[in-house]
Parts: sequence; structure tokens; C-alpha cells
Amino acid sequence: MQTTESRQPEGTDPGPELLDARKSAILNAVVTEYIGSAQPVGSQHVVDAPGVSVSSATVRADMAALERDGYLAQPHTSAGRIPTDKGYRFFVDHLGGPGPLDPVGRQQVRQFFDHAHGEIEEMLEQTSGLLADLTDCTAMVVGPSHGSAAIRSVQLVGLSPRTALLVVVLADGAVQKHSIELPDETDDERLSDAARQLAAHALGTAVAQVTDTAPPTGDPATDAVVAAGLDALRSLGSADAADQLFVGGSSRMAAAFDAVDTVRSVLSILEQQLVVVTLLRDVLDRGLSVAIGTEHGVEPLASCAVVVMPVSVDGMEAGTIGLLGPTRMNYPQALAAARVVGEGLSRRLGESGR
Amino acid sequence: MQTTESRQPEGTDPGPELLDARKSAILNAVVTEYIGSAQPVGSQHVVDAPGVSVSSATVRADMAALERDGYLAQPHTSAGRIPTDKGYRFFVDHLGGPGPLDPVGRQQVRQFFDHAHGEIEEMLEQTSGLLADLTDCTAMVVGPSHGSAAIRSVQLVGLSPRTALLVVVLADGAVQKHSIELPDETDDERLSDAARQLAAHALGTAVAQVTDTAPPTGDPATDAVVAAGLDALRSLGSADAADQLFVGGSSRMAAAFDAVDTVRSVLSILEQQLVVVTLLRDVLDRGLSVAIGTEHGVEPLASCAVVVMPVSVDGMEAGTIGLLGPTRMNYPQALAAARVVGEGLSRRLGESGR
DNA sequence: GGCCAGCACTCGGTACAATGGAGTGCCAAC
DNA sequence: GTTGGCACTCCATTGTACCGAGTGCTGGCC
Repeated sequence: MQTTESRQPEGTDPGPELLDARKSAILNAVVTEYIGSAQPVGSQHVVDAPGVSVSSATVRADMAALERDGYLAQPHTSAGRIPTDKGYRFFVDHLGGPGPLDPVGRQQVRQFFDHAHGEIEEMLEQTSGLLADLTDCTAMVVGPSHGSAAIRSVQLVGLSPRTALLVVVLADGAVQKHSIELPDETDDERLSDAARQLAAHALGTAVAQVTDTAPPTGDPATDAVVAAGLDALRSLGSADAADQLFVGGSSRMAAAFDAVDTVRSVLSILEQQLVVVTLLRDVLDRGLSVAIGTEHGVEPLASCAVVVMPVSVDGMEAGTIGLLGPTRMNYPQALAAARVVGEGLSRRLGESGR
Repeated sequence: MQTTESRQPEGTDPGPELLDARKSAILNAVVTEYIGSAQPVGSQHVVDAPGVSVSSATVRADMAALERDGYLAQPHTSAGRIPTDKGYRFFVDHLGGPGPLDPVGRQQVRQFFDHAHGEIEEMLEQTSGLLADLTDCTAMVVGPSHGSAAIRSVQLVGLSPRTALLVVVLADGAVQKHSIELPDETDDERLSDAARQLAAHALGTAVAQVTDTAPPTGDPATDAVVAAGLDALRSLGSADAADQLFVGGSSRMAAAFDAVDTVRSVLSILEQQLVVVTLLRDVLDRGLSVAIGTEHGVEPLASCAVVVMPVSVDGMEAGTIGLLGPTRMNYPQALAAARVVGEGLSRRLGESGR
């Protein structure tokens, strides 16, 4: 909705934003107010925001300019202004870092990680709940990818004469399994032999790097089992990814929008784990920590914003934290929560990995 | 909303329903129509339903009677009638069994189970998606409880000098793990010893029945590890339950209601896995296959109905299927889908358990 | 006695006009 | 460049009228 005489055509953002101090303050005020009230903001409401010590008339003029430049929009004439995605973007870019979390939330996080127990998956699941509570957004937590963790143990367990289960334990404590159809009836003896063979071949390397063939043992029947095991191993390497996603607080999306249609389409995206993981990965790869509106490519999430935060342990990438909310989400709060929880998670993962 | 002269006080249902054939047909017609249209049903719309060959005036009289008896309700005077929970209950009780699934769905189910592959958890997850697709409801699938499956393998894998992972494989192909803090630095040798000890003690019995003590080995350090392992084993037995729940199609709840508040509260229930599992268990224990409105005790789901279907393998209980929808859900379809999918699942679980 | 055509009545939903108010854009004056 | 003032716009609310779907009732008919 640009007017024709707009100086700065949509999309061709000439690097760092160039808004004078007052316009910037006004934009900030509008965004802040709108985040709180979800109502279009009029010039009067902005007048006594810090950095804006001018009359409403002047504010109006500036707001008109901000609208021309695409930072604000008007639902209709004679209504207040609403931030556009570009407006939110400016706001976020000029926050000056994620700021601190409020003391209550801080306390909550500390308490959580002090008392966190149990297996890693369980903890990640709970972490997503915590994040959702803190931010009133839907939280996504992606656990460490196991692709690069070394194999610590390989075992074959017979379940029936012709099926066995390959159980792989990784150095990071993850356990993966895959069932195997055996070519012939195979006794436990032969399974152990094959497992030993697999272990000798794969122990210490990452699942993703297991090579395709193992040296023959001399016994063709055992070799067949080993081959089946390798197949299974490889399929473990390729699977991965999505099953490490934990989504918490998806009910919050229902509170965020009043159009039930929007809720439905957002929820249905959240059900597609692969899409979610890809989205987070993508945003992260582009070096963003916030993706607003259509900045991420996922159509049905056009009225949402995503906050992402990588989690690393010893410099290694160990997971991702994501927050999903309406574009008018509370960015400072969300960023703060993501940071604090990310740090806690990072510390925690570091400990248990030791 | 009973009038005072109602003959049949709420709640004291005198056994089998006693509605004459026409009233019953009218009630059926109203329910069917309302399920389809979600609009109050007037006497005119019912007039040419099978079993109702009377004029609208007579239908009106009967509808008034049905309302007095609590089967129907009127949103306001001069609107059509809506079924009450009691009305749905009657409808469901007189369906005469779950009827057949439509051919398309049938085909879909067959195809699904023919091509189902991968680990059981993955399959259950996908099954929930299938059910949601078939019924347009939210689907819940509870996997077999591992409490009674025999332990097939016990292993201890060292992750660091003072932590180890207990990995237990059950006869049904499930793998469970629990990390252990070791009292002292322990080498792989001793871990294997301890694992052997644990295996000797626990192999073949169910996790839930592992006794508390193991015979001493003579080596106190090994005994300490064994004790820690037993602790972990026991905690596996008690955990269980909720992590076998798979919920699919929760976005469908957003399409089912137009009050965004209702959606939110229903979704937030779905997030509490324990509540969901308990709910299903509870309904099943009461011998119901459908719980309507407040029949299940969960307040926020008062405007929902739940369809449950036990899944058994060789006569043993092996899981539960659940469908959640608005009280005006399509019961025949839901019941049919639950039955067919339940059968498929049952067959499938039977095969892989062999 | 049960059924039905007819009728008066009810009441939600829609359409429409009037009103109030929040907010805007513009302009002349400082 | 800023500001107070002013005319204007347009949404939201309120009130009124009306339509129509649907009801309950009643008197007559089989």
C-alpha cells in the first residue's frame, strides 16, 4: 500500500535504516503500544512516549511519513496506525540486543534447570513447556542432531527367529533402534557375532559416516546379518532430524489470533515437524534471530513471527530454540527468554555430555 | 433447562430408553442433520426423513416432547432444535454397532497398513495422522504399555567415567534407557560385569516385576553399580504410560469450534498427555466406547465427545485408539474409522510381535 | 385419540439510518 | 519546524423496522 511518490520503493532496503531520532522513537512507541493493546495506535497515545516531545499534530505528520515509507499502515482512514512487517523489523533491529529477562522468569528458569532431571528428550520436552509459559508463545525446541555423535555401542537383540533389533548407543546418550528382517532363522550366537562385527566396524565413528561395507567374516550367514545391520545403521543416519523436535504450548496460538481460520492453518503447520525444523534451520542459516511475517517462506505463517536461538555446547551446534507468535508478539521478552533458556540448556547439555 | 413437569428427572435414566418409533426416528433425523449442518434443525427439515411420515405439526409436537424429556434443546424460542448430550447418547446407543467405513477410507487404511514400515513409534504417530484424516477429528493413539513385556536384553554403556546408560530392550521391540550416575569411576569391564549381573537377574521378567535386590557378586564396587542399575530399571517401570501417546490432527479442533476460547482450552488439555491418557483409560474402564460432553469428567472438554477403541493382540490389551471431536461429530464415521484402523493396527502389531 | 392445516406469535438476523468519537490531514500562525 | 485549530472521514454503536424461519396452539377431520 505505498503511495506513488514514495521515495523508497518496497523491497530495496538501502542497508541501515535512516530514520531521524524522533521518527524512530515514534515508531518504537507505536510498536510497543500495539504489542500491548493489539489496537491501532493514534497520534495522541504516542505523544508522551520518551523521545517524542512534540505535539500530536507533529506526530501525525511523522506518522504519515512513516506510512509512506512502509513502516506503518492504517487499517482505514481515521483509524490509528499499525506496524507493518517492515516496522517490526526496524523495531527489532534497533532493540540493541536481547535485554534481560524479568526477575520472575529468571527465577523460573533457574529453578527449572536446577531441578531438571531424567533423560534428555524428557528435558527438552519440558523446556518447550517452560518457554511457552515464559513468553506466551508456542515454543519449539530442537535437540542435538545425532548425525555427528560417535557410536558407543552396537547391539543386536533377537526378537523372534527372523527379526532382530539393532540398538545403537551414541556418545551423547541417545539410543536409536531399527528392526531388521533376518534372511534366515538366526540364533543368538550368530547375532552376537554379527553385532561384534558391526561394532568393530562402526564403533567410534558417527552414524552418518558409517561406510557401506564391512570386511567378510568368512561365514556367509553371519555376513548376511551384518549386511542387514549395516543397512539398518545407514537408515538411522538418514532418518534423524525431525524426531528431535519438541513443540510446547501450541494452544497459545489460539489466544494469539481471533480468526479461527488463522489458528487452524498455523496449527496444521506445527503438525508438520519437518516443515518446522526446516523453517528454523533456514532462518538460522540466514543469520537471523527473528523472522517476521513473510521473511520466512512459509505462507500460512505470514501473520506470525519466529524467534530463533541456536544452542551450542563447547562451540558445537547442539540444538535450536524457536518461538512462534503473532507478528505483534513481545519481541524483547521473547528474545530475552530465548537467550536465558538457551544458556541454561547449553549449560545443562554440557554437563550431561561430560 | 427442564420444565418442572418433566416426567423423567435428569440423571435418573431408567435403563433402556423408551421412545416410540417415531420420536426415535425424529431424534435420529435431528442429530444426523445437525451433525451435517451445525444449524438448529426445524420441524420442516425432519419431515421427510425415513420413519417420519407425518406432518410438520406432528413433528413439532414430538419435538416439544423430546425437549421436555431432555433429548433436544432450543437455543431460543422460534429456533430449531439442537440435540443435547442425552440426545447424542440415545443416538449413539441406537446406532446398532459401528457400521462400515466408506470405501475410500477403507482403501486408505488398507494402503496405509500395507505400506507401513519403520519402528513402532513412528507407525503409531502416522496412524494418528491417518485417523485424523479419515474422521476430521483429533486422533489419539496410545501404544502398548511396556509394563508387562519381558526384558530381552540389559546393557550398560559408559558415557563418561562417572555416567553410564542403562539400555533395556523388551520383547515387544521397545527400547528404554535411563542414565545412571556412578558412585565411582568405573571402567567398561566392571560395567559389563554389572550388566551381566543385571541381565541374569532381570532377563525374561517384566520391567514392572523386577525385584528390588540382586544377589551380591562378592565385589562391592560392582554391586554398587548393579544397585544403581536396579534403581534405574525400577524407575523405567514406573515412568511409562504417557510417552506412548501420539496425538494427530489437533488443528482439526480449530475447525470444529468457532469460539477461539473453546479451541484454546481444548488444545491445552491435549498438551497434557497424562490427562489424555487417563481420560481414555477411564472411559475404557467404564466400558464405554463413546463419552459425550460431561460423561468424561474433564471440564474443558464439555463440548467435546470422545470415541475410544481398545486395540488388542492375541487377546492382550495392546493400546488404545481415541478420537476427539465436537459433540456434534460424525459418530458413525468416527466409530467405523476407529474400528477399521484398530483392526489394522491390531493385525500389524501382531505380525511384528511374532 | 391421533393427526393435520392453519394461524398468531416469537425472536434472531439483516438492513438502514443516525449518532458519537477517535483519529486524520491540512493550514495558517507562531 | 512546530503547533493549535478545524473540517473531514469512517468505524462502531445504537435504534428501528422488517423479514422469515420456526414454534405452539387450536379446531376440525379421519
